[in-house]
Amino acid sequence: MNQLHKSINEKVEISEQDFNEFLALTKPTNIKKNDFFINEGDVAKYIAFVNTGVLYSYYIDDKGNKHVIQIALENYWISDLFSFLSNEEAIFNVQAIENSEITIISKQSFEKACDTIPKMERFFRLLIQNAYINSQRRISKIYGASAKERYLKLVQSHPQIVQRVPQHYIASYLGIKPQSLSRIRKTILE
Amino acid sequence: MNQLHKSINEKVEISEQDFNEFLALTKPTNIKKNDFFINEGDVAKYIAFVNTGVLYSYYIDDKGNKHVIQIALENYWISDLFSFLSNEEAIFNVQAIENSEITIISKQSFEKACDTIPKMERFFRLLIQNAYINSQRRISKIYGASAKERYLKLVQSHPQIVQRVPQHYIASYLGIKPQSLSRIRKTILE
DNA sequence: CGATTTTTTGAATCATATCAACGTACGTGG
DNA sequence: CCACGTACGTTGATATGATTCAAAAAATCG
Repeated sequence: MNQLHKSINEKVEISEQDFNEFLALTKPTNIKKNDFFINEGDVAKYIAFVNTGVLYSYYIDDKGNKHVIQIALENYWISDLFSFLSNEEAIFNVQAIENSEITIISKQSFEKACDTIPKMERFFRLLIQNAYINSQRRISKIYGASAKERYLKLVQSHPQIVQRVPQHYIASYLGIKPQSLSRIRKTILE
Repeated sequence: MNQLHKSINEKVEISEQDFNEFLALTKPTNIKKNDFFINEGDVAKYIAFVNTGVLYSYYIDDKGNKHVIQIALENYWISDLFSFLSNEEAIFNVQAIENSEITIISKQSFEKACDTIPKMERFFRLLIQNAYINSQRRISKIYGASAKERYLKLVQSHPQIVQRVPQHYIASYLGIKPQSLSRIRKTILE
């Protein structure tokens, strides 16, 4: 059972047959470090499942500042979901941090999967539900905690991210400046 | 067409018949100011659509601080979605800010609606999708902006909230202290 | 009306941002 | 494969925005 199969199976029990039917709708793809998976302004044609590597999404605000929204390690999905689902222009960029192997699904295939494989529709609904719930909980925790607490929580829950993702991306994800993260790390090491 | 019907119709075109079938699964309810719709620690048995009034959700962190998560005016849905969908204990409280008329749906009825009225399953999927997308965009905006900018954005997008919801709830929703919001408001009025 | 909650104000403090400079790591072309 | 240029991380000094503690003024509730 490959990563994707395993990952789907965690949420819904899916038969070999259903999975293979779904798999036929997907496309394995390689993406090189720093290459773009989605460009802000385009319509997001695909969502991606990360088999190996890391991708991240961010947006640029009116003042030209970059804000990291999501960091997707192995077994995570990433895209500009709003754009993908609505066919409107993406406001996020999605880019590879490492050379990565991803499995991508087009809008068309996504819809076909939802129509013809009930388990997959259920899977995607759950995926979005969970994403929403996590995001809601993330909001609630952002506010309560200091930058240091947020960083420590990230280290604890995703040690991989801290090891593999450049520090200034992590700073942006935490909502602080790289200089501040550097100082925070200093207080932790001591 | 009542509020709920109109609100559903904005996302999916629903026939009179389908809507009535759905309506039969719901229950109109009154909730008095300050009464709880959901108590932290219980399992959320219902989700609510606000016909008139205002409800809000919040959680209490480890340090005993209250954090407002959502403020639901007319035509919004509110609950502890995670708890409702998973049957685990709610971490949010949901409480009425004004005497409110709400339409509630039990887990059982929700599932029945999803099973028997395809349009309603689609509606709920879209509802959650939108909630997720908004929440993702909210995160991205939290970080970029100062407390003042966040407040101004709220005033602009939801002037009703500012008029009808006590200021210290709004402060909490914005992630700042009531004293700070008071000072921010002073700088705006001048 | 009095009691309680909410909002405002003041002064001191703290966390993070900003501006600037420097050392280090990294990858890219010769 | 090395050297160079660029990107990244660290550090210092200072500025700014928000918090904290405290208390008074204003609004709301029974």
